[in-house]
Formats: sequence, structure tokens, C-alpha cells
Amino acid sequence: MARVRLQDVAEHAGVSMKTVSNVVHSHPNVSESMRERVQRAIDELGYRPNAIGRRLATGRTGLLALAFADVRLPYFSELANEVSKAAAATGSGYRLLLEETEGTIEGERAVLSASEAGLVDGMLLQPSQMSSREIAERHGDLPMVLLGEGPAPLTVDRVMIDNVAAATVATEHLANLGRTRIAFVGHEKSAMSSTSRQRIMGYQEGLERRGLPVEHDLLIDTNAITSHDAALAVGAALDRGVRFDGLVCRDDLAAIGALRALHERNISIPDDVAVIGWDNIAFASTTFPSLSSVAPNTQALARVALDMLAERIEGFDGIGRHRIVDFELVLRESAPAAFPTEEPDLAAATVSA
Amino acid sequence: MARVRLQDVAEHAGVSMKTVSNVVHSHPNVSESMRERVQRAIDELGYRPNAIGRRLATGRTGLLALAFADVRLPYFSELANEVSKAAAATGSGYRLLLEETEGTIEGERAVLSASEAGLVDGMLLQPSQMSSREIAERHGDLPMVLLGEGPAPLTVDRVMIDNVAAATVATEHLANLGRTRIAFVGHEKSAMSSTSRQRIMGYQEGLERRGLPVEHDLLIDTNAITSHDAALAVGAALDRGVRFDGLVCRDDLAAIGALRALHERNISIPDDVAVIGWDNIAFASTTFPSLSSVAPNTQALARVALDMLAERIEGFDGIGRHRIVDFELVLRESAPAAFPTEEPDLAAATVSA
DNA sequence: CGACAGACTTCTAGCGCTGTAAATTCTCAG
DNA sequence: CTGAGAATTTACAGCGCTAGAAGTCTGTCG
Repeated sequence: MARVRLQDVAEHAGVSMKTVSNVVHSHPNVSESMRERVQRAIDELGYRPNAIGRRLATGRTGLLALAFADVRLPYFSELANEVSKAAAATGSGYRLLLEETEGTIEGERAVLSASEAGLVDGMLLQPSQMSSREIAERHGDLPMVLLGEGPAPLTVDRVMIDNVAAATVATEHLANLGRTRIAFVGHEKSAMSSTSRQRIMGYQEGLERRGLPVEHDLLIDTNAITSHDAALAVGAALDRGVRFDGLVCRDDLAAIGALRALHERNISIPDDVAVIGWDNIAFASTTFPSLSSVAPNTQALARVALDMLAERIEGFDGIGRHRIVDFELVLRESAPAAFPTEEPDLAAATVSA
Repeated sequence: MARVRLQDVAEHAGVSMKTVSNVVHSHPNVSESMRERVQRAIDELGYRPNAIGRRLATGRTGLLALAFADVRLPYFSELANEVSKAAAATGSGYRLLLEETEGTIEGERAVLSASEAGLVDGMLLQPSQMSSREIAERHGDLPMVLLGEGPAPLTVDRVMIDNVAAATVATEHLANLGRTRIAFVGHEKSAMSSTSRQRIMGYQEGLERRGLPVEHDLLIDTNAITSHDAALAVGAALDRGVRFDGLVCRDDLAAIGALRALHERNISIPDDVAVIGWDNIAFASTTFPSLSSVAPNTQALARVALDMLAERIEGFDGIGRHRIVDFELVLRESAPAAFPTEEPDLAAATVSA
């Protein structure tokens, strides 16, 4: 069964290709009778337009690349889902090509140069290793929007949440719960990402505002961004005598690992140690105890990013715009509300765009 | 900065387009001096071949679609990662277009017809709602391989693990641990998937082999495939007096939800209730207690599926081949080894292809 | 009755690249 | 120095589709 082409339909209907094309695109200036006749031919032959041919003629593929470190990280898979929903909602007909960089600089380079091949109309990239300069140089004229708090040249658009503010809010919430020795867990042992850096800055800011101790011992790093490594790291810290009563985690993975390490040692959560995660992944509500977590507004993030990307694709060529979307501290069992009345405000803490 | 085209390079080097094309593709029959001259022109102009033009000329896009219900389900995101690694390993240069069907029939139809647009060379689909007949009718001549134990027409290739056997192994393992009231949790309340159906069949088979009670009360269904819904369902079952000492879960999500429900009620795991999940997702090792789980060999699954798909793309046109890949029961704290000596065998229980 | 809008259709170039076939150049024996 | 055959290179026709120019056919009005 060979593919049906536009020309086949045209011949079948006894009209020109352009007329068929006009019908396919619901162009004006096509008489009703003609439209019907062509449509019948389309249906009879089961014609489906070939995307490649169209792309070559129009210069658009209808594909957007979404590139990040690893789909297996729940934050990214949830983000991918959100972006794909947002793309569908705009009705622009864009589809997503997911690319993984593995969080390495080679991976990020590969993704950038592959996308230059003209397969995609634009790209959403969450970088972590590349320098701003390299991003600026490499992306060429591919419409692009950066996601997250990684490196971002001033010439390129980006969307993120205010990580420093969010970490401060999380840390102060633990202080509100009366915690005085608050640790941070989950930053990379080597090659710390800017994500970790900003969250640690916010954590320190929170401690300082409340006059709490800032100690190197209270920074628990991990080999990799997995709950498994976090469990090992927190366990090792506890075993070597590090004591804390509050834990700000770089992400929910680290938090889940921490829960495991605490459980193993019969440390009660939140009574002995209160824990706050980050990303508010789906599992956060079913861990035991359930996880309080910083919840970036990924829906807004996806929408804003797509809007900016659409403008770039339309030809907008101004300086890079840097947008901040809001976040929320979702309170659950691992670090519950501190004061019934005051809490609602904190829970909805937002930093607006 | 307008794109550099093949023709620009040809003019710059003073040769024909075809010669440039030959150099780009490292074709034989290009003299060394010519190769150098052209390469210099390519470098000077910074030429990058345009994928779309090539696709139109060759009929291949280098893109494969991987379609399943939802990236947010860890099994699928881990599968996507595995497939993308396997694709990279073959060196075929294929990239993945991820598509979500949302587990609905409309979603599956949309994915099938969208992929007909010629954007992808082939498709890996994990169907759950469509009938075999509809799959057979709709996929047209798009090379396709089905994943998983859903519907599959005899005319189309598919890869899966033996779900019935695996569920039997899991159930019998609980019996080996001395459990006598073993429940099953996690199948959909309405529109039960063939995945759930087969796992329940295997569960029943296991019970019958050991002469254990098969009761409708011991089938705990959920509204949706999320750990949250599973926690509610298991909690509700416990609260209405259903008693069990072993739990076979449709997937790790259900298992994680079950852990939560049991914890909330101070039921000890595995002493009071032993739990076995399914899929062996990354979190299985850091839940508390860690989860025993049926681990499909997704690496083999990805490899076999890609191999078959590659053959189809090459033009193979035989009858559908149905392949079985192996699985393993990974034992952790939630349902540990029963007999130190006997267990290794069971742990590596496999049903080979 | 003829000229002329206005409405609709057809024509005709490409988009960037590749495969085939034809043309050219090169090699080397005779 | 010539011609056959091999080795390279070029010409050219699309792949399937779109968009703008150009053509055709109404119906209307002077």
C-alpha cells in the first residue's frame, strides 16, 4: 500500500494540487461544492498529508525539543508531561521531542548541535553544565528558551523559580517549627550544579535570618542525584555523629532517601527530624510520612516557556527575557504547619513574576 | 545568519552538489584532494546538513516514536531511558519521539494516525485500550512493534514478559514465606487492562498451586494507577475488615501506596504483611522497608523491540513475531528470601525467550 | 452586448538533498 | 600517441508540499 500523495488526490478528484491543498488547510476561496468533492476524494483515498514535505516547503516541522538531564527523574517526567499538555492546549499542534543530556557537558553539546539539523522548530533546554557563553555561541539561530536556574546567557530567554527565596522559605518554616539544627542534603559531591548552589544560598539566608548555626557539618552531599545515594549519605552522616532536627533537601529524591535513612535508625519524623523536600513530585503524598515540599509552579513554567518560545519562532529577536514563576511550600506530615493561623500565608508563599 | 546550504558549499568549492554530498557521507570514489578541498569549504562556511531535505529525498527520518500511557509512570520513564540507550547503542542514529496516549482509546488512535504523517520511520507502542483488530487496521504500513501484554494482532510484532508466570512466581514466593491469605492490589476498578488481567490470572494460579484461598475480597481494586489511590484503596480494605498477610501488587506504585496504608495503621512489614511490587522501579530500593519486586528485563525488551523494528523498517514483511523476554524476582525487605539455600534460584526465576 | 470586477482554480517554482545515469578525466597497455 | 576501461565528477529529476502569479469563469452594469 503505497502512500497516497497530494497529487493522487488531485487526480482522483480531477482538480489541481493547490486546490486540494487549499481544502486541506481550510483556505477561503474554495467553493462549497469543490470542497465537498475534494473532501470525498481525500476520504476515499485515505490521504494524510506528509509532514516532511510540508516542512520542507514551509520551513516548520511542528516539533519542539525538550532537553533535560534524564527522564527518569520524576521532576523532569512531570515537567515533560506538563509541557506537552501546555503545547496541546495552545492548539499550535506542536509535538515534543524529548532529549536527554545525562547532565553531562557532552550530552548538552550533542543536543544543541543535533537540533541544528533543522528537525525542530525550537528548543526548551534545561542546562546544567555548559557555560553561558557556550550556550550563547552554540545555539546559533535556533529559537530557544532555557529552563531552570542553570547557566543562562543574557541573550537567551529563560524561566525559573526563585530558588534562593524558596530555600529560605523552606528553612524558615523549619525554624518556625522550633528546629535549631537544620541540615541541607542532596547537593552533588563534585561539580555542584547551580541548582544546588542557589538552594544552599537560600538555606543559609534562612538560617542567618533566624540566627541559627551555619555549619559545614550540616551540609550533606551525595554522589549522585538518586534517593539511594541520599539514603547512604544521610545514614553515614548520622552514623558519624552529625545531629540535626530539621532537613532541607535539594529535591524530593534526596528527601525520600533521607526518610529511609531516618527510619532505619528509628528516628521519628517529624518529631525528631522534620523534613522538607523539593519539586513536590507525585510520590511526595504517599511516602510515610508524607513529604512537605517546595512546589514550583510547573504549569506556569511550561506555559511561559512555550509562549516565549512561540514568540521566538515567530521571529521575535530581542534581548533575552528572564522570567520568574511562582512556587508554593506544600505542607504535609514530614514538616507540618507551624501555626494554624499563620501558616496559610506561608503555605502559599509566592514570589510573583 | 541564513543557513548554509549544500549548494552554497558546492559553489564555494567550485564543484557540484553531489560531490559535496558524497564527501559529507564519506562515499567511496571521491579523490583525496577533492575530499580535502570540499571539507575545507564545509568548515569555512560552517555547513550542517539539513535533516528535512535529506529525509524527503531518502524517505527516512531517523525518528522512532515510543508511545505509552504516561511518562510520569516510572516504569515508562525508565523504559524510555532504556530504549533511548539501546537506540544509541545500535549506532543507527535513531532518535526518540515520545508520545503519550494517556491510556485512553482516543489517545491511542491519535498517536497511530499522527505517526502516519511520515514523521517517524517506525513506532514502538504499548497499547492498552484498542482492540487487536483496530491496531491491525489502523497502523497501515507503518513499521511497528508492540510492547507489553496488551492487545496485539497476530500480524504485528510484540515483546513482553510472561506476566502470568511472573505473578505466579511472586505469589508462590509469599507462600514460601508462610503467608496464607494473599491479596492482590492495584487493578483498575473499571476497564481493567490486560496487564492487570494477566497478573491476576498468575496470582490465582499461584494460590491454587499452594492450595490457598482464592477470594473476591482479596482483590483490591483502585480508581487510578497511582500510589495515592492505592493507599486509599488498601486503607479502605483494611478499615472494612479485610485481612491478609501477603500482598501481590499490580505495580510498584500500588505497592508504595500499600506500604503507606499499612504504616498508617501500624501494621508491620514484612512481619504482619509481606509485599511484592512489580516493575522494580528505582524507588523500590529506598522505600521503607525496601520493596521486593518483579523486575522485567527492560534492557532485553528494548533491545529485542528495536531489533525487530529495525527489520521491519528494512522491509521485512512476515507475520507478527511474538517474543518473550525474561524477568527476575528481586528480593528486598518487604518480602525477603524464604530459605537461604533455595532462594537464589527463585530470585533468578526466569522464563526465557 | 461587451467590458470588468470578483471569485475561484490552475500553473509553476521552488524548499534542501539524494540517486541514477551520463559525462568527463585519468591510467596505462599497446 | 591512441583508445579502452576504470575512476571521478556532473547533470538532472524528483521526494511531497506550499505559495504567489497567472489564468478562467461567473455575473453585473453601462
